[in-house]
Amino acid sequence: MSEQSTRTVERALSLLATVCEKGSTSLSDASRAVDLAPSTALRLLRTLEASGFVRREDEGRYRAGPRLMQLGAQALGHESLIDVCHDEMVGLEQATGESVYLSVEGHAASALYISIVEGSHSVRHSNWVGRTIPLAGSAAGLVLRGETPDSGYVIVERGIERDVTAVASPVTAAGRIVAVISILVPSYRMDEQSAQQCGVLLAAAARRLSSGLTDGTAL
Amino acid sequence: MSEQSTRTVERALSLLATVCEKGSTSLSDASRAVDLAPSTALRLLRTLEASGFVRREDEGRYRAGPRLMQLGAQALGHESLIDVCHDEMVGLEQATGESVYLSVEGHAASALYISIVEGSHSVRHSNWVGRTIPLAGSAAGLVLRGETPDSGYVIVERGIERDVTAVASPVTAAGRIVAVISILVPSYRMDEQSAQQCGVLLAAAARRLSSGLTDGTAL
DNA sequence: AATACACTTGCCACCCAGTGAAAAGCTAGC
DNA sequence: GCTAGCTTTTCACTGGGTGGCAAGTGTATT
Repeated sequence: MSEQSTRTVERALSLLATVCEKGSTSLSDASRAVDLAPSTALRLLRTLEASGFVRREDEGRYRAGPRLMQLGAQALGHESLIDVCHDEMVGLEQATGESVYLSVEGHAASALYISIVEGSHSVRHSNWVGRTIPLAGSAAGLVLRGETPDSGYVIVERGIERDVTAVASPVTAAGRIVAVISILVPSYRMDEQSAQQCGVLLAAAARRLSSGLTDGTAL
Repeated sequence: MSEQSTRTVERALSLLATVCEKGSTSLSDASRAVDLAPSTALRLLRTLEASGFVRREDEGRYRAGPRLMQLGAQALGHESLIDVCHDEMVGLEQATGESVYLSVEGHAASALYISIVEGSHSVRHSNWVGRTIPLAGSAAGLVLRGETPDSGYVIVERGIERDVTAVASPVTAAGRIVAVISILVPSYRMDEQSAQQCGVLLAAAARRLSSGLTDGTAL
């Protein structure tokens, strides 16, 4: 093996990922997506199925399985971050009416959205939970890289999406950045001044959360 | 192979599961838990780490990784059940003050809690999201097995936990049971009459959800 | 009906990838 | 310094994973 990593497991995990990302896949789709012989893909998918990581529907298509949901839910729950941050996020939503996200550093230079409090505007940014975005060019990415200015928040207009403005602040525990809270707003609704206001609110909420996490009050 | 299933992948998945379940594990703990040579466990965990399914902390301990959270969140989200059911669950919580759960059938004859709206009582049943319970002897289990009486709800006193009473109703889509909503209450607070009331409320909510899912309104 | 195409599945010989014992580092405690 | 326990590397062995092939099934096209 070239980089001391088990090929078989890598393949199985790739299959798991594609099945999840496509929502529902046939064997041949999956095998083509990861460039494997159908017979091999079948064997691996069966193994995943036997462990409950994927589930097979009546028509033979594969979907994400209950075991994956269980472990995912546990993992998200363990990061009790979601619970800890929930109230502050609700507060921000109420103050701004916009969608408030919580994200953490993901795999391979990405940010992963793990929680949302949806905004109350009818036109709003909705449901990116589970998605990843590149660190480069995103407000969350700047914050995760520790490039937050002294103001305590980052504003990015038209970063990942052309019509969205993002404001983000770091949540720290014992000095380390552990998460990002951010507000995503349709750009047309956001001018310089309201962005600053959002930033101030965000930074304040983030500071409260950070001190709670650092001294253990929140846990 | 005895049952046409790849041993290597099975082992890797077992490792992944134990890491998640223990929250944080050392290499030797994990290798002992799944009965593998440390060197083998190390290699597999590195593969999992390279794919982001586990993450290694500074001190060398393993935790659930971002990729797992991502896929888990996607899987849970795909089952947009959580979104669809959320409002009704909030309504039930407001009517009763108790914790309301949403669960689906899990792996190996179990029910998996995937969502909660926490009750407002200070003594309440809190946060079983991510846990599984056996179908046998639980209200959710009875419902998932299709053993709901004509009343439309099941009441189980002291099923899984000695001091908890559970009331559960089935959520169906196109005639098939796809989920269970349930209310879990500390038994001392629940008498026969209030349990019946809960049941009626639950059954009504479940019926509304089911019809919405069946005719596509909810999606 | 007959043909063609695509997908799923079982089979099995080949051989390389996965394995685990052993040994070497690495820390922490006595 | 010595011991105990954990992590990590190395390496020879071999059995588990692989994928080509063909049979079986399903669904468009002529």
